Amino acid sequence: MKPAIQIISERISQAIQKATGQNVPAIVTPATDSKFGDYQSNNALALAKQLKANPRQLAEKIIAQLQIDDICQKPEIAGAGFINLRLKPEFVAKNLRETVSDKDRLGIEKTNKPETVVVDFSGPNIAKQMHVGHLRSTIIGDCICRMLELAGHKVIRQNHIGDWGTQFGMLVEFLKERLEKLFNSHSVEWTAGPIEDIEDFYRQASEQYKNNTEFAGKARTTIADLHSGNPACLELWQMIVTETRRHYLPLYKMLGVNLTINDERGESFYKDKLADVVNDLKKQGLAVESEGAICVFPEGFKTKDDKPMPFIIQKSDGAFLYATTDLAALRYRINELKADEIIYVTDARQKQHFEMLFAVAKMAGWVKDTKLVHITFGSVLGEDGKPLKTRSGENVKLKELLDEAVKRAKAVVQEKNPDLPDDEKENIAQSVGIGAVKYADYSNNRTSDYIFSYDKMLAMDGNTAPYMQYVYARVCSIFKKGNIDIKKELNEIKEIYLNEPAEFELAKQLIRYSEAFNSAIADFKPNFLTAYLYELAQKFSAFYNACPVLDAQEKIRPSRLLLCDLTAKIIRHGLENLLGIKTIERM
RNA sequence: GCGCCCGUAGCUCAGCUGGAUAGAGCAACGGAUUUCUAAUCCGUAGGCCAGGGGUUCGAAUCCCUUCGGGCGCACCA
Repeated sequence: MKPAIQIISERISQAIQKATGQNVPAIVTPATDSKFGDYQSNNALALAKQLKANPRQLAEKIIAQLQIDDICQKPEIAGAGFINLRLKPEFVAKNLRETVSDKDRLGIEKTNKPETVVVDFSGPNIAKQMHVGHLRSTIIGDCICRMLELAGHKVIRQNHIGDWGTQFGMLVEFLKERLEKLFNSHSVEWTAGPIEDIEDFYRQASEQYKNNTEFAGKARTTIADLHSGNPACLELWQMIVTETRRHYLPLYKMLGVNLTINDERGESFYKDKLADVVNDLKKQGLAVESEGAICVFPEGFKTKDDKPMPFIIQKSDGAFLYATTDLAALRYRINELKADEIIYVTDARQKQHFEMLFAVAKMAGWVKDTKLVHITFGSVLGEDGKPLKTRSGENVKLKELLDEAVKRAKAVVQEKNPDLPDDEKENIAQSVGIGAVKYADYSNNRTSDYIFSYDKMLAMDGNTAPYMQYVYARVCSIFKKGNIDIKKELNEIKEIYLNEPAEFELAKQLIRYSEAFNSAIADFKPNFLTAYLYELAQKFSAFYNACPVLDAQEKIRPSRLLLCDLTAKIIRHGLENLLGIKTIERM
């Protein structure tokens, strides 16, 4: 189903073509003020300049050619030459029917050009807990994948976990010493303790590495052993990976993020491809030695000393770096995964790294037609406006942050609705708490930093998850209370009545879901989705207050039930399918 | 020093491919409740869109500049 704005745009374009012979894209936007109608075209103003014509007269000419009476009332010219358009109730009613019968997509169209899109996001580090710094990549990446899939693209999720690096030399060495006996037996059955143990090992190992030269030497040998595939070392390494995975996979589940073990393609996956990357670049004459390191110098990048900036792919000690891994991964995604587009979801601070990565890959001729996109986001700040940290200055653990949100949500449920059964209260607290954290993140502009505040995100009013979930619960409550068989009701519906202003406003918002989706996916901006859903929730609440549903006249009751049903469907679809936030039927 | 991002109501933020009188929410103030969950709704007030210059019919939006803040800039990721 085409969004109304798109149909209108096409009609405007045709009218301009007929009126002026110009072939230009339509400039159609939602009206800036509801008193101007629903949509407006600003083409006459733009064209008038170009054609040196009077904008109002040009608008008249366009309107004379405009065939739109199946959608809108008579167009009006206002101001300097705006063309204002008002949707006809019959058109809205017709769209409403189509949207409600489009059960899975609710009017959202599939792309006519499906592509294979690789999305690289989340990327937790092995041997460490996920912290607040992983939140945005994980949930924004997830939302991007969900949008792309709904649009009909083939999405390949890639969780580029940090499972291979010099730190594993000291960590394995540390474990080796600690578990000497088991290690020597080569039949290790020790399962590592919880993630906190491993983090503790990590701390101790780093300490020793710094202060104990003997240990540091051994660690270097161990990293070489690990890299050369020593089975015992690999076994210990694998244990660390497995244990860390036992930590983050449940977190993804808790967050409602679609990432599984099958989506993992960590740094270690590329370990055998790194030398090849360097050799290829050397062969092409792109990689050269500089101060002992092997570097590529893409054009346009400078260091602080105004010298060309290197993209270092091999350190002077021979080791490879993340730049090397990223190049190998990029090549793999193009050649093996057949990506038409690769999307990297990381914070804005890595912008330059990705610019250089893309530049080098292009210089090497590896990219062909693949579109490379770096989707950035801002930082999560504390109430003091500085990056969110614990009082002792550490990164806030993601698990603790989510647990706290759930705990606070639980307290609210307890207070507002103490009579609910305990397990339901717990379920509500989970949905509301986690939903609040995610929704707060999504509703901020992706590219800006935002201040993390439990109080704000858990507020009952305003653009928050609890408010959205509450509105959903209220709709559900109508159906429950009225014992409504919605399928039967909708089947029997003959005519849709939208006479009350609140009904018409709600109906118009309902048929704009696909429009909101299109603008959200165009720039991967989840806040466009939350803004739409919030506006929908507000319009529903206004309708709810103004228009009784169950007690409505027999004639108009089915129409109102349809509005309720579609509101519930869209809120649920938006929250659950696109944002991965749970809805609850009562709270 | 160079580069990138940002500065919008008291607070938190939208809006930025240029369009009409700059929008929400919170907080403040005033109203609505024999309820379909008031965890709601309706209304009022609140602004030199950091400052200055330019482009033009029109600038929060584009360009230049100043000030203020954040981030990045050779072997960590």
